[in-house]
Amino acid sequence: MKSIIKPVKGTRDYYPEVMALRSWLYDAAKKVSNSFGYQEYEGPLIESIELYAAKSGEELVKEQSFVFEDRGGNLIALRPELTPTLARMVAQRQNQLIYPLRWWSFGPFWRYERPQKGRTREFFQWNIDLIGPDTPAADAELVAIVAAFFKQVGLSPSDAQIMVNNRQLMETELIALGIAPGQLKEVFRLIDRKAKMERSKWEAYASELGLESRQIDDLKKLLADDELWQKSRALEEFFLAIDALQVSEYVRYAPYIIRGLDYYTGTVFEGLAVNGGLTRSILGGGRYDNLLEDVGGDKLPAVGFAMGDLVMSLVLEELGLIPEDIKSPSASVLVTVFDEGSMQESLRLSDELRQTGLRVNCYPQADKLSKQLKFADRIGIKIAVILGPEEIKQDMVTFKELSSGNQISVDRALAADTISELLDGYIPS
RNA sequence: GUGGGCGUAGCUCAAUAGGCAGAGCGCCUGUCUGUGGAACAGGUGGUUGAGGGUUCAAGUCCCUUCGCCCACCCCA
Repeated sequence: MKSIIKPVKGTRDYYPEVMALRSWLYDAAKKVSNSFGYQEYEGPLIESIELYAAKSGEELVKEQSFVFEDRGGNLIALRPELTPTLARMVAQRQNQLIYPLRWWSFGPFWRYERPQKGRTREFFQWNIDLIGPDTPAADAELVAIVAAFFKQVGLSPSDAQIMVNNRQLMETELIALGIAPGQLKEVFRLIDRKAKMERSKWEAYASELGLESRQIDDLKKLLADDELWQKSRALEEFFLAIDALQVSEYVRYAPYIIRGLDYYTGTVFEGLAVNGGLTRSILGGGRYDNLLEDVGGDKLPAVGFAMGDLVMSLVLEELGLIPEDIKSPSASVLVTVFDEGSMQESLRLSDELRQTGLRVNCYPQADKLSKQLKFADRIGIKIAVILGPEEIKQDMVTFKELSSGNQISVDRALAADTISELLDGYIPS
């Protein structure tokens, strides 16, 4: 066996059929982003590690990011997420930008983790953020964008739901249970893990944090209270906005949604895909009003979310929602090369056909015609052009329609017009 | 970081109890000297991931190692 140098662990090779899927997701994200009037942007793929240390623990960044030292001894990270870059970019031009600022991006990220199903070390994410307003309507807009995306890719409300909560509401409620303000962060983490742990272990974890059994019972009741949102003015307004945006069927209140990230300050949400008994998290987002300050800017409210391409693709594939016809197109016309003497003539003709906007291949050598036609058939060429001694002598060209096998010969001067008509189906053979 | 599964032809896989490494698909050629798909015929295909051990004999058993997959952990 030949030993081919292996790809880097956790990367994917984007063969054309895989690339086509990624492009399709990109197109869907772009279409939805544009329809809400968001502008596309991009940041650098590498950042100084300090940018992330400002927000997440430095240890976390060092362990889960690809980090290297540049020649000046600075630690550089392959970006593990976009939000700090966004915060930096906005902070740099904070007084020049026009608010509300609506930006979106779709690009690669890296995390040094053990690859498994739905997770690689290199992946793509759609990020979209609304910066400036701190209103429930702004939160609702982002959630409506998620819903619009779900619709765009064919996910129905029974396939996917957006679960929403509000951290300020939860803080108020937790304090009412007698939990110390200094402990909120840990209890948020506890809530975040409830679904992932066995009940007994979770309860043990809770008492480790110092919660009394009465508090644990109260907390469980709280996390099961689907009407809790009515205690929050912000959530009430949020759901009115969701209603007006006509995406209610995709959106639900969920008291146990809290998100792992520390930087969320208000509304938080998570997109879940449901398929059979399996529930997968496909995106997450929320309000982060302090992040600009963290990177050295003035305080500026913001809300946004990120969606990874990998789990999204997985879900769409399982549900059979990926269209068959998304492969990137090959040429539609092949100009064959009859013999070495006619190569120039074939090249000239292929160039001429390209000038009309057609996707044209010219066979690169004078092979047997059967081989050239077989090639044309296999890569999905619609029309093969034959330019042999007979044609050249009479100043004609022959077109063969691969699907039917029919062929016609026309005057050389009419070649470009005829083939366009053939491809448009104007000349039924 | 922890646990489990799997590595045989380009691909999908087989190989009885340890006994000549195979099939299908693909690829190439021909039937077909200016015509693809179909059919038929022939051909190309391998250090069984790597290294070591046991044995008369190892794809098969044992040890080591590498790689991939799955789950846990983590999840910005």
